[in-house]
Amino acid sequence: MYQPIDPEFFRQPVLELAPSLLGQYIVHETPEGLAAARIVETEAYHGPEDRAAHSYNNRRTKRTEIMFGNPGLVYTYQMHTHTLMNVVAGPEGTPHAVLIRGAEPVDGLALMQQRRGEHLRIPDLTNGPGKLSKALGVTMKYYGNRWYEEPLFIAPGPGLGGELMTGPRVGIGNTGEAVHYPWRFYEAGNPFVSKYR
DNA sequence: GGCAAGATTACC
DNA sequence: GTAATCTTGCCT
Repeated sequence: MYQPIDPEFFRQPVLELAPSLLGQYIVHETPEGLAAARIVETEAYHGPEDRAAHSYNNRRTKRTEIMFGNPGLVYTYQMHTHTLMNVVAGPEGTPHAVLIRGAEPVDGLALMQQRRGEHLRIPDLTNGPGKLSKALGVTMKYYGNRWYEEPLFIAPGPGLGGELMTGPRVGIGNTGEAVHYPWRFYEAGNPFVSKYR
């Protein structure tokens, strides 16, 4: 049904990988069933030179360690009570990553509703990074996994359904110059794109 | 709009 | 020890 994408896909600069991920599927297979969504919003984090990145100035900790590894690795981390998903970009050894912020459900909608809450409006199931992780059933146990291997993987999708938009990233208000970098990528007009607060 | 939840990490 | 963070949901 869904096939993991070629590992070579991830071997590209983070500012190219971030928009390339738009329109691809993110798929999670569990005993409860399969959930899949088409990615409509991402953000690039440019490791060493990006004050908003966890890996700014090559900061290497137990948490950021994974970003120094191969492109295509799964970088998950906890933000307060939520799990956020990142894709490690190339080249190997540079701590660059793409945050997946929003996606449109295409399979397993009932399962996502079960995980998120039955009476939410549909866009609220997955229009934010923490919401998306919960809807797909992604937890910290996937830290260090590969985005091109089951049961959690990226699959080739139909591409963008609207105009590609760029803009400043969300939630990084205190990072000086980096605040203005237009490294957020999303599909114009899509209701599954997250909102500023 | 305010604020708490509560993992990880930096800095005092 | 204290504060900040790539967020969300509930309260007023």
